[in-house]
Amino acid sequence: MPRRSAAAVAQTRAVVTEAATQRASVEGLEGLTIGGLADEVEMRKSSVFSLFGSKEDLQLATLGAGVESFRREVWSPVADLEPGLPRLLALCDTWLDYHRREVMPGGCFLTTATVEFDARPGPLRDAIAETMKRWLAVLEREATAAIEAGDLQPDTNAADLAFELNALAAAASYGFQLWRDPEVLAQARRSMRRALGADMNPGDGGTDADPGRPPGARHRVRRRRDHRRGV
Amino acid sequence: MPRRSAAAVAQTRAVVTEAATQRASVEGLEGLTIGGLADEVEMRKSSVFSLFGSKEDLQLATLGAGVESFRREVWSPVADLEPGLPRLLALCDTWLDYHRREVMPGGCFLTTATVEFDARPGPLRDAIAETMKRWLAVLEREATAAIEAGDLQPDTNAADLAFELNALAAAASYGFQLWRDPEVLAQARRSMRRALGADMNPGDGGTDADPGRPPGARHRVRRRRDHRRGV
DNA sequence: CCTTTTATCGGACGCTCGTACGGTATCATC
DNA sequence: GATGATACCGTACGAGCGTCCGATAAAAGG
Repeated sequence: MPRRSAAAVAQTRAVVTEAATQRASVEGLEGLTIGGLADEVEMRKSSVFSLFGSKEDLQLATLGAGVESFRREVWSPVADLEPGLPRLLALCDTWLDYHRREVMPGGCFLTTATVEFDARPGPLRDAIAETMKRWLAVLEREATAAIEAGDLQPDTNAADLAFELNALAAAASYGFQLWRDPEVLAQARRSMRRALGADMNPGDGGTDADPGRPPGARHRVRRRRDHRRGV
Repeated sequence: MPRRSAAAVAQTRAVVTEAATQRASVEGLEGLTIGGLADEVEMRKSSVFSLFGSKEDLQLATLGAGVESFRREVWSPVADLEPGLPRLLALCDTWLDYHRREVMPGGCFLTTATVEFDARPGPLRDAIAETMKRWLAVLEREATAAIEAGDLQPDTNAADLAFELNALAAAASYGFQLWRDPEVLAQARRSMRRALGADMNPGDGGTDADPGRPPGARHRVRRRRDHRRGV
């Protein structure tokens, strides 16, 4: 009794993995249960299982869906902007907004997965490490563009900046979840702006949680020293 | 057949919770199993269970033991230093060293627990939130002392600085675990130094992973702008 | 020395988990 | 419209889980 047209297995899988990302953002990828997931999408346990063949494959597929969601919600809105500082600034806002809107009810899916599997060797950790590496490379590329455009101090370490932005976004996610206080997001936004040397940037429709930012403050490139080897 | 003197229940609990912190840093507090823990400390499942009465109480006790370990390994070594910037700088180093030495085989216990329970209401989350709040308050108090001593820019936002340091330390933990690359720790150290406006501070026995820091570089207080409300 | 307390053990329970396999109704195709 | 493929279901299994309880033996106390 299939309710959908034939060859719809990919679509069914998508339905399941989407529900799984929501669930895993709260309970973790290991906390996923095939039975619970089946209830949520109104299928039988055996059906969901046979869609993936094993729990690990379900987790891998869920990771993929989570990454896709992140790309859609965070990166896509800024993809068309000019590379470099403008896109980086906008990216920080869509990023924090992704947390504020609770697209994932348990906070950033990737952060949860990273901390959950960082010390457990296996295909899951490999996939997560690869994903995080790619994301940090995106941030670094963007930072490099900003440096070359003269929007950041020329001695800025792009990799360090990427590391910082990622650390701040992750902390915003679990801090916001832990205390359910939007001030955490405002805090993260200020810290990101500071890391980007643009902490007095005028309001541009970013996180609503940030109260009373002065509307007319000027943009100002701030100095930022690199880690110098042997200088 | 008790092997220890009477009233040794507290000590036995300590043995179990210590093993539990190690295990939980890898598998998470929810990933703890009473049977597995019993095997590790060479007891029977029913014995371990009766020590705590429920898995949740075991988790709470484990959290307490993890906090105690953190205090012992990270805070104690710097407790006698002068409050303010000197202690903050030393603290960052013991903190990162705590990760590098892998005192917890799965990385920072508190970070793991935070991300695991940030979206799951209950006694565990409450206890974790309280713990994190206290730790951030310690960092903020230290930052405030540094500001009042004139070692940081007077308009530094102490709470933001505490948030940043904590975010960087956490990212160092899971990044180091994920890639098993000490460069992550060096990256975190540079970022922490930068956040503290002391990114050219001379080497002081901190993380070994940081290569080639210039030995004679000068300390220099860096400018750092606060978030200004309506100025 | 006998009794009470205490710490641990052995065994069992009900439940949920991932996994497996055969059945069944629908769809695509000739 | 018979046939084969497809997507889902029903049921079952063995293992592992947290939890409970009665037994047991060492320690403590009189």
